[in-house]
Amino acid sequence: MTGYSHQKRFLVAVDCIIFGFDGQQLKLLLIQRGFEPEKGKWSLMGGFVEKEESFEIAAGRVLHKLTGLENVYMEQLYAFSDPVRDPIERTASITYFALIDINQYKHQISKDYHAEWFQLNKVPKLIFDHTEMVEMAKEKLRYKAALHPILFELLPEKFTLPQLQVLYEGVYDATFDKRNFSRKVLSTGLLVKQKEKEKESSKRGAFYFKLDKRKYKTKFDAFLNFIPNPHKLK
Amino acid sequence: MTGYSHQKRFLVAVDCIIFGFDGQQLKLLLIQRGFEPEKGKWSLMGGFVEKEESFEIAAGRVLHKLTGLENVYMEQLYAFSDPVRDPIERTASITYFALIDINQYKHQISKDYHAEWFQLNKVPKLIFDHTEMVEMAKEKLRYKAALHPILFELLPEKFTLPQLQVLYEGVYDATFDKRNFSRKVLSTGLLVKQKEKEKESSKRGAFYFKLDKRKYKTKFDAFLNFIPNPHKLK
DNA sequence: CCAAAAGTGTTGCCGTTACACCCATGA
DNA sequence: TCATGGGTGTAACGGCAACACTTTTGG
Repeated sequence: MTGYSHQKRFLVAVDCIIFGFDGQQLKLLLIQRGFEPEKGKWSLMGGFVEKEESFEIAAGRVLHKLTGLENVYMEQLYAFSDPVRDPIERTASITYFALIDINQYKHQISKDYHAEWFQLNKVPKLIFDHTEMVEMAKEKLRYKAALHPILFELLPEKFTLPQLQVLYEGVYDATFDKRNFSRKVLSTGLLVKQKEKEKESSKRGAFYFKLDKRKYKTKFDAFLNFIPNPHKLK
Repeated sequence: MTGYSHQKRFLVAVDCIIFGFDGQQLKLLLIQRGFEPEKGKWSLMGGFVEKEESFEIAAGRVLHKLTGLENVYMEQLYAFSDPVRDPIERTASITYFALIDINQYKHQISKDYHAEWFQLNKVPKLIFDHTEMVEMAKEKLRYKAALHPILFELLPEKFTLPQLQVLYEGVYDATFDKRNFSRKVLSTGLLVKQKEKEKESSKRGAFYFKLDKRKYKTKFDAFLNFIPNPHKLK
């Protein structure tokens, strides 16, 4: 016996919801689909799962193909399985969301896919159920970032407190008091102050911080509490 | 064109991690697998996804077949995809965890599958990667129940505060102060005190409570905070 | 010297914890 | 009447939110 003979077999794809932060705004990387159906329409980057590949490996491969990056934070989001979500042939899609530092991203590679970064509130119409996937990913990002320090995955190695605050404010579409914010993040003990300052965005300059990688790993599951208060939402 | 011609197609199964509460303990429902390979070994209840079925529908069907229940709380857990997780043929497994009131469960149906309830700390060796699935489900249950009132899905319509406390203590393997516990749950406004008492388990009797279903739906995403303090862990 | 952003402390409030006694009842 | 489990109040503490002024420096 070489298989479970009478069962139906399916196509399985992975799709990546790729978030990036450019120092100002949280963005989403989309491509223009290169084959039919829906050729030329905006779409998440995806690909079929190959024969000897786990979904995780497939998602990493797809992400690498578009961005040139490896060792990126990725997390399985959800398995989408509506039998008619792809009109050509039934295809399940296992989605992954990825967080990348936009500055490390290689722009030239993505030209092949006609890729572009979009502001989160300016995402165009997407093919199939990709809009739903993006919405779910945004929600999960907010949920998870309220409890775990994952947003650091979006930042370069050195970053300033004002940059970090802009990022959190972007994710939650809220504004925070900078005194309370800095006290809260510093109280986690995850940040190490550097001697240099970032002098681009202000005259006085803001001190750089680095993540304490050892503590980051051990405290990743320690619950934080970055959920904005309802009355502070913009 | 009737498909994406050169891509590999896979078998896809769903497996259900079924939690139940009997008033005393949180338990897991397992079956003795009825076909090769690993026939007769302990396993999660599962089944192949059929041609026109979404994963959600398939998981519901599988759960119904074993328990006779419908409208059960179910949630997608994770897609497991190691290419060699099933030795006979590559099969991905989309897992769902379910929470049921053990008293509503129809014992006679499950006899066909040689099903049995196991205490969480006495789960036998399981086939394939099912042990890993169970571990992930336990962790997710703890995580989610710390933030959302999902544990009510394990209780009958009417329940007492002592019963509820036993449930939370079982899930977190911790003990709570009953005064603080009752204040906390009542402060959510989700519970409605009944006039009748439950008189089986004590002489004095304990008042029944019901869920306020309207508030349950609207406040489901309001974060609670049932995470036990580290120093209270047994 | 002035505009623009960085940086820093204190106070009040509220939610959480710790803790102990009385109540109702069946046997 | 006594043993068993149910039910309740208060005080201390700690964490969080609100809030405003000083510092630095490039132009």
